[in-house]
Amino acid sequence: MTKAVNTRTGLEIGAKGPVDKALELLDALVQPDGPHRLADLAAHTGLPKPTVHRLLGTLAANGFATALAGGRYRAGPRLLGLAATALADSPELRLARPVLADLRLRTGQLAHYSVRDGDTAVHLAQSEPADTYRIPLRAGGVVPLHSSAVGLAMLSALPPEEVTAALDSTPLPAVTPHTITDPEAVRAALDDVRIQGFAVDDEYTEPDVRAVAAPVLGADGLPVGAIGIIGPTFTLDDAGVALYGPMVRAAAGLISPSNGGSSPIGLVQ
Amino acid sequence: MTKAVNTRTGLEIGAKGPVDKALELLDALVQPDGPHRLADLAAHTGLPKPTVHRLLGTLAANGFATALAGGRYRAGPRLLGLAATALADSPELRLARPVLADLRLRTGQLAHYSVRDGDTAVHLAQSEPADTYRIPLRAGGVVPLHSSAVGLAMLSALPPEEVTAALDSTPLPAVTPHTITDPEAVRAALDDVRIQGFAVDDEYTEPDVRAVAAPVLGADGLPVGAIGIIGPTFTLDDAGVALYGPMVRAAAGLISPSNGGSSPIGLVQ
DNA sequence: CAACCGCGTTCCGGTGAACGGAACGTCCGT
DNA sequence: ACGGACGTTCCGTTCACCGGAACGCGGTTG
Repeated sequence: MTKAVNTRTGLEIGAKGPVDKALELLDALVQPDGPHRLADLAAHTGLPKPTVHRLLGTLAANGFATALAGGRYRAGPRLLGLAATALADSPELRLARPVLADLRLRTGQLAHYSVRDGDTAVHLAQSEPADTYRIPLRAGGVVPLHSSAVGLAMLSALPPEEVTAALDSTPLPAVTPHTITDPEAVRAALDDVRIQGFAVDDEYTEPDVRAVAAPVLGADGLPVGAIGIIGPTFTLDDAGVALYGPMVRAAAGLISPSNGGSSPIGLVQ
Repeated sequence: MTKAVNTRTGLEIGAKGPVDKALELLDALVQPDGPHRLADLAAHTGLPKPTVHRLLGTLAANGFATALAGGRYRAGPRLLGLAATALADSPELRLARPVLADLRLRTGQLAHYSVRDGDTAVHLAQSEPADTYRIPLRAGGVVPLHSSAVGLAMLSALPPEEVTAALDSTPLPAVTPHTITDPEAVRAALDDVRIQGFAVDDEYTEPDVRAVAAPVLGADGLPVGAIGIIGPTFTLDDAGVALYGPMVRAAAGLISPSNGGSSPIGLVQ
């Protein structure tokens, strides 16, 4: 049933070379739900079983995968180390973390930072309030650009042709009854975002959950990501949105002119 | 001058297939010091320039690398998302984080968790005290097994043949004047570790810095990682080691019987 | 101003490694 | 005892990786 399609990203076909397949497999390896079995990985990536087996051998030889007893596989130590390095050294993330903590304290909401990956937004970091009213936000998780506050925030700072590409590629699936699915309605919403400086997700993604986000801009004026807050509608009501919106916008501004050429900040060693 | 050798892990030659090269390149991509230039990546991985160029194209097509203006490259959004997922969903890390925070509070020292990657230890997570007396510990960083507390802790729980393999593969480089370089001396130290239940790094890695660590054991009794604390000698003196050692050992015990087959804990969704 | 150097990039024909259908051994559940 | 699902091995085909050589460009030097 499954074709040569990435179940998570939904990319049509693309992958041809061995490297593409290996990357696809890496992606499948780190997905939630513990150690994976070879058959699951094969189904998830759409690759033939022997191919997956051979690739896992290569990954394991390099420490990117670990074979457990009983034919289970999990992410290897070198992959975890690489992951830790990537997240620790990313310049924006380094700047974003304290800002996220501050934003969380000032709003009492879950604050998070996301970047764009094609026509989806990927959550990279978050700062959760202690009394967390179970907001589902998984690190590494993805949401469509058109149905999330961070997505709309990034779209609002993208040139029109990129917006068109993002809105016309996917059929704008409706995640909840509130999700905007009409491209024109999205474009209208983007105008509001540009005027106010922040985007609002009013139960587009999850019932009874609202979000507010603002774009983080690079030196070239293009969005590199977005910072936002997420909370239940009874906490993040209209007054809350009006109050916290500017705070989110200001937080995004704090990390914005930060990625241009090289990082001027002295490294810790 | 650089041969086909990974500068970071020092693996002799290994890499042959395209997948191996791509993984090597991924590793180089996430190394510190901001966006990398093609020539640097080529020198770092020992791969020919055109090969690096082509591989970067493949990585970029999959969102694992991003090409910046001026021929610079950095880790792509999908790689960062993958990294966030891997670290968030790792069962041991999920267990380790609260334990690290508790250990830091009770000892006042930098607490960290590391896993073994061949004959090195990789730092994955840490919890820093507020008044951090600049301890250099980079997430994703690696240290030799024989000259670190976490390394000795893991070695102490490994079967003899694995210890032999680890100690005889590298020439046991001396990082500081205090580093133990004699394999027999290491083995003797391991006996102490097994008796006490924790390992001590007395300026083996860094002058004026001590560390204490204990192995985290899997269901099969083999070490999956180690938990430890690091601090300056004037804080982590002999009394400190005697006092905190058992705490570290207890902390390691808290996460130990946790990885066997499947994770019995219900996932958050 | 010209010569030079280092860089990123493109080209292209040989070749070796990836490929995956088919088949096998094993371990379950029935 | 049987059936099914899974991990694993085999092997001949083929295709995409490979990388030396060459190019265009920008910066620097003499």
